[in-house]
Amino acid sequence: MSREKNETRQKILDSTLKLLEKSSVGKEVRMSDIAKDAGISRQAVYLHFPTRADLLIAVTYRLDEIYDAAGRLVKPTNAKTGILRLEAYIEAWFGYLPLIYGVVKAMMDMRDQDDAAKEAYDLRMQHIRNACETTILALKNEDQLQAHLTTEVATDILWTMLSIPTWEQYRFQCGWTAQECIQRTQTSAKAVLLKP
Amino acid sequence: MSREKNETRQKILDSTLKLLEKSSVGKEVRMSDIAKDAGISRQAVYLHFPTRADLLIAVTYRLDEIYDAAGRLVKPTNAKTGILRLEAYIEAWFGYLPLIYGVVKAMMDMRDQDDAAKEAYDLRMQHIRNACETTILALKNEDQLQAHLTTEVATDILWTMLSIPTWEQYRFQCGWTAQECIQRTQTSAKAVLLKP
DNA sequence: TTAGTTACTTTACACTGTGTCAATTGACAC
DNA sequence: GTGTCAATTGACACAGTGTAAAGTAACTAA
Repeated sequence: MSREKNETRQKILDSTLKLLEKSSVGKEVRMSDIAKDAGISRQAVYLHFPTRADLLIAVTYRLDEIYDAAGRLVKPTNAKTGILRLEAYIEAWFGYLPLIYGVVKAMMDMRDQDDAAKEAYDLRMQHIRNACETTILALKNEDQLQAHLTTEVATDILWTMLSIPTWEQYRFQCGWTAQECIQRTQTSAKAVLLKP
Repeated sequence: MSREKNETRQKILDSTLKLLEKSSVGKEVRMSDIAKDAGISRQAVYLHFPTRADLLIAVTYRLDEIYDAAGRLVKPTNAKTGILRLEAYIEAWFGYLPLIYGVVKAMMDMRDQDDAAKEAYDLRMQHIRNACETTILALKNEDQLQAHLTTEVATDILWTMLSIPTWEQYRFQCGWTAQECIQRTQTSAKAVLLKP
């Protein structure tokens, strides 16, 4: 019955999620670990997900469901001014990132070995870039953007300030709190992008 | 004779360097590839370097010899003012990085699996951080630093702007040239760090 | 001349983790 | 009962790292 099939599928996804959120390094979570946690055989996992990459990708969709990514990241669109929107978006994204970090990290590690994982990761990053671009355009329209910046370059800069490795460095190398990451990035972004 | 031993050792290092500089992904370079390129057996490589991590670490030292890392990165110290020093350091580091990128990338990939590689990488990044700190202190002494920034936070920000993932994103995701990475980072750094 | 050392070779194997395959079991459905 | 479907067990291929042992060729030193 397809009902039972979906139950096991969910169990696998939930176990994967749980294990990835716990471990700092994505590679620590092996297919056998996932199977063990879900209480099924390793081979049963392959019955539902042909490869590790497929499983990881499926987990990212599950994540978005759980945390309502769409809702969170669309909210900044309502902001009255470009500057408020910039601040809101940084807060929304850097507020969401810690929740999905374990899974995203596993995807990043997988990129070099698996094209499907790379594609899935790049697609997600492209979404972020699009949001950055929209924000920059809002600033441009209000004539708030630094004169020397094209919208493209400004988008690149904001996108990189909001990239996962940047956040990782602040968070784990510099020891900033999640709140500090948000506030300081808001300040820096305004200093770089806005007219004085 | 230790003379022959050193010759082979050099051959291994040079082959590794060559292969890492060619390939975009560090993992593509296997121990057997290195041995083949050096014209020796795979086991002979292990005679000189007990593990892959040891070999990679040794290669980074070889790199510094070849490109005189010390000389390059010390030059900015001569700059007359803090601002010139900031600019000079960004130029020196982002000018050097492309030369060593292949090897550094391989080390980064290795970090998650090997503690020795992680340590070696972290040490190198710490050197960069120290240079950032000295630069920030120079700005502070000249009262050029933004009032709201402590030296520590300012150092963190500059360090992250000069991190390898940041450069990677500009270079490969955004498609900036090496020159653009330097100039735009100089501009951004000044906007974030300096008083208006 | 012979014995020892050194650098390296060849062959074989252990180990880890992914992914495949085939035969089997247990449950429920018509 | 016969079919089907989820899952199980056990075996295996494959890649890459690292270990181990026996052998070779060349040079060194009594």
